[in-house]
Amino acid sequence: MHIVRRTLHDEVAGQLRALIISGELAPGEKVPEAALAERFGVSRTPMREALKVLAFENFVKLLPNKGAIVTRLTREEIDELFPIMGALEGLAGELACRNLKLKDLVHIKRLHEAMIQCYERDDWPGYAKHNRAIHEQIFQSAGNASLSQLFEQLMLRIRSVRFTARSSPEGWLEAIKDHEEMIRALEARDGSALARTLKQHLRHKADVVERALREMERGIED
Amino acid sequence: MHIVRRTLHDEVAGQLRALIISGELAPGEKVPEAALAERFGVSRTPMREALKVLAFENFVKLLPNKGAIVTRLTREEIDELFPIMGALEGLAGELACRNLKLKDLVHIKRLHEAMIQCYERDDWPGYAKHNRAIHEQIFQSAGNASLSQLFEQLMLRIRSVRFTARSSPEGWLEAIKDHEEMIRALEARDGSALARTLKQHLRHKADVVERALREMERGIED
DNA sequence: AGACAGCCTCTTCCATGCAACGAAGACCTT
DNA sequence: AAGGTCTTCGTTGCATGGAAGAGGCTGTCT
Repeated sequence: MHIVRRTLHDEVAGQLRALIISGELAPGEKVPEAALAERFGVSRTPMREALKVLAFENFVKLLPNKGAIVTRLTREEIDELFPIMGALEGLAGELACRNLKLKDLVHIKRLHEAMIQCYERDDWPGYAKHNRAIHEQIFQSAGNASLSQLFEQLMLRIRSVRFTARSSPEGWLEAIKDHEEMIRALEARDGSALARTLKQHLRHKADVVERALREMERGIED
Repeated sequence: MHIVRRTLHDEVAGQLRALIISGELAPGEKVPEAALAERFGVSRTPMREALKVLAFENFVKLLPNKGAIVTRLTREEIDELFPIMGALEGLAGELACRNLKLKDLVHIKRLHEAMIQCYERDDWPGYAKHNRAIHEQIFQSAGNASLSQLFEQLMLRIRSVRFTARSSPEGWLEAIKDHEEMIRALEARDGSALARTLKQHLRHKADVVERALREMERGIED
């Protein structure tokens, strides 16, 4: 992204998204356009345009004549989204196996090893970073830009809950095992095995998130 | 959808989408906001808001300070989209196999038979209608609203080319065979077989579309 | 006291106005 | 005559104003 954003609504959309993802704007909360416009130092027009976009991205819900509220992610929706992401990442895996360059494989293996080291050092942020890098590389190697974009879009939708969900120790170990299976499948260029593993990996992640969510719900209980 | 749309921008967005899908606004063409706003009898504001949404839906591209142009679907993009839709419909098939009610299976089989009859009568519109209904029913039975919505969204993006692409006789026959395999897999509740068949079906469709597109390009050649 | 109606205020929604960026044409220069 | 530059027009982008809907408040009636 070496192109600076010059349109205000686009910029505002990005800021708003960040606000929502960070949780500063809580789910269910109203999004007053005037107040936020003033906060960003822009008029209400680009703000409204940004809201339309965020509505399509499912970050906010637009109630006609009643303004926008931050969408509250239900457990049902999460349960729906994870299989979708599993299918998409599975596809990415299959494609990646077909196109994978040796260079990329080496790169992934290096990332994997770095990630393992983070795991052993109990360095969660580092782990998460490398984890993310590996998955990104798989999509990269898949060579399907639309697929990457779509996945990214869905990722954003659940990012808020993903942040809150820290793996349990067992869950973490499970994730590591998944990753080792992935590496094996990649080396063997076994697309369907990789797809299977990735789907399973996503299912595990879904379990983690769901458990975290359940606890949150128990805590808040609205 | 028994809720009438009351917001102008939403209405305008729908109209614009229709205009683009129908081809009245040709790919690559500029979308003058003032002229279209006048045509719809609204001011430029809701028009602009609609354009932002359509931009996110990939119907138009927004060039800052230069307005919007209708996105031209490249062959590369189509080649990217079909595998994605294949993966999603495959997932739908797997889920549907798990949840399928007998009633729904009967319904699908009835649709299938009606479709076959249309085929034998060489009734393409009828065939297409029933075809669509079957696929919709599969998504319905999958019971994953987000999945249906996402698929629908992608479907819209390629609808323009799908309209233009009429199957060749062989392609049509191939599609029929795919459908019969689908029915068998559904009856056997064999999720992975159904998924495989659906993916294959999508690949076949992709071939048809690609061939049509190739011919179009040869014809126009810009 | 509770409930309904009417009013008032706040917010959203759409229209219009003004500034700025882009593109095309005319003019000047070489 | 050709190329470049300046100007001008058209369009986009953002701000603001006016109208209408929504929710709350108060006052009155039952």
